[in-house]
Amino acid sequence: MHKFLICMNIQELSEQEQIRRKSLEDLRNLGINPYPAAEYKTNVFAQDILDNFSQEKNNFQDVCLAGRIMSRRIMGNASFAELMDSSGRVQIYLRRDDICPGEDKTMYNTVFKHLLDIGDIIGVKGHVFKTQMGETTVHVREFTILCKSIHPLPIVKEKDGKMYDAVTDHEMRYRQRYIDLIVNPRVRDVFRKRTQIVQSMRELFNSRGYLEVETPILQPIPGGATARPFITHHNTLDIPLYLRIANELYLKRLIVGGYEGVYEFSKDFRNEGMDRTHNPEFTVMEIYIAYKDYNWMMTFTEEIIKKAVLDLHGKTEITYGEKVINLNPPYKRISMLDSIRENTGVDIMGMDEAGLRKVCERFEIEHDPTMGKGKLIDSIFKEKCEFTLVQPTFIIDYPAETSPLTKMHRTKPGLTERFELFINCKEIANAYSELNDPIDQMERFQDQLRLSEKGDDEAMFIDLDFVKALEVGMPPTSGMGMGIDRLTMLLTDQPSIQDVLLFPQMKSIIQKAVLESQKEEYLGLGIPEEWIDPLKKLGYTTVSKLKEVEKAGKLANDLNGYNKKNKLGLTGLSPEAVGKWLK
RNA sequence: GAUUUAGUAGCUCAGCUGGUAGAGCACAUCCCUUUUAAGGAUGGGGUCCUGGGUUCGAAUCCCAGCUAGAUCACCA
Repeated sequence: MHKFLICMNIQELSEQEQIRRKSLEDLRNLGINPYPAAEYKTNVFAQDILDNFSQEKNNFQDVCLAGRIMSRRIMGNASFAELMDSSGRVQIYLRRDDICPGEDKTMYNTVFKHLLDIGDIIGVKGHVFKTQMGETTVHVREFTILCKSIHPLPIVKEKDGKMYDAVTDHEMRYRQRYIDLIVNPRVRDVFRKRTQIVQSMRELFNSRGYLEVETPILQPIPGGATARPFITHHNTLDIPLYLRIANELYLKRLIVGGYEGVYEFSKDFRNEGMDRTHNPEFTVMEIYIAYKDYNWMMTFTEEIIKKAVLDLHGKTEITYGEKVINLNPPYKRISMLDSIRENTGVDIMGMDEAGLRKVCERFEIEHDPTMGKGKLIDSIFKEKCEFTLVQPTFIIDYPAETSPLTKMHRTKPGLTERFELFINCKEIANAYSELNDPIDQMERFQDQLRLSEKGDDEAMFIDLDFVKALEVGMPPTSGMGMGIDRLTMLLTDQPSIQDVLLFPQMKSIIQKAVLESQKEEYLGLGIPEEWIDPLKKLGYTTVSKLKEVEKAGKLANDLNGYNKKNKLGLTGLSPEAVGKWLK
């Protein structure tokens, strides 16, 4: 464990932070613990009050709730504030003489009005009423400080759905997600929906009797996909291990083992570029079901998506940005070659590598000599077809070269029984009739090896134990993987994968350790104690840096300037006096 | 990795044809007994991202770096 020494010089805190720390002290001096230990029993949530309070019923007359103060409007002897809990915000109303029925008005005049701030967490007891303006409000008779916040929050105000001063800075939103979640309620909602999506899928799978499993994240061979992995090292075994790029080969081993349906929500890791749709760690749902083929899986995929969107929105039509997308099945099914023909007018059926290169040249699609047939076709498809696939579409029957784990097509030579589901021009799911012929599988792995020798650095690793599992015998199986992050983006209308990951990967900010000389070293040079801090502030954090100073006059000038600017009230320094320090 | 835009108060941003740092909200003090992005008065608060350069003088111009966003490349 590294140990960081953090010097919290009170002068480095902003004025607002200093004031809050002072309030903390004042609370303690009044005998109030700003961080109490005891359980605080609430009996209601804010949203519940807003939804269900009625003046006729006169309900909610003895409520207790807890939350964060999000705004305050303090008047003379009465105040309004907004309290936010996990469900939402409700207005609270405090009157001095309710809070303080006796002579001592400290709890209202001092504690509430002066020592509490926006961001503090309090619990309140009281009854619900409607103000003259018609807003449902909790009339507080007693409040308890549950947590003092000493870091000022951004103030976001809202009227008629319009946000004022909303926190939009991505860096703050992602690095300090806790602040984002506090001040942007819609962000909290996105992550609730993400969990609902996962829950919806899990319910469907469990109702079919499929088994949720966990497979290794640390793998000796990063198989099941083609991507550059993260590598790590196990000390005791003294072997390299990889963070999984996929879990496919493990789930298929479980089908060999006798389960008929297995699935996993799997965090996978790929050591590649980052952009709006890629994060180094991401979540994929993979499911494998015995005795099914990819046709069955297409229908099942439609069912999964339809259930998720209905559970989330209650309808199948969604909007993503400007686009309206209807997720009601059945989805269009078209073979990859037909899709290319529709969009280019060229039939590449049976075309050899040289012919495909000519097609690429004709449409000015980038290609290079390391690319085989499969990759060339893939490039043409990406360039000419993908952008047309806004409404959900199954692209089926992929070339064998880029599908080394897929069963050959039952009737179309050179192609495999594979589909990808595209929605909003993005790949959402990928599925096969799984290759279960061990001899064929071994040959496909060896083809991959040849591709990697040809210079394709994305070719697959060979997993011999997986081949052995196929030798034992895997029933005909269909498997499907679905990108949970991208599906969530789609169903919550978010533009970036970072907006559906609570803690997206960010470049860490390296804080340089600043070497500082001890106070005694400065004193030893004849420097008065009161000038040490200003010197450090001006960058002379070590006495050796002082030795490099050439002009004593300039340093004296800088110090006097600092003194004046910060109103330290120190007696000015002469260049001669400073010159003596430097000798 | 390439191109490009941005980084100024706690937050949102203005200032950028170089000449002493600004606004709104927030904060502090005061007035106000049901207010609504409350109002009024006064006040405090800044390493203008970092480091160089040009200049009498740089938030502003130039170069480099850091961080972030966008586009592209990479990533089936």
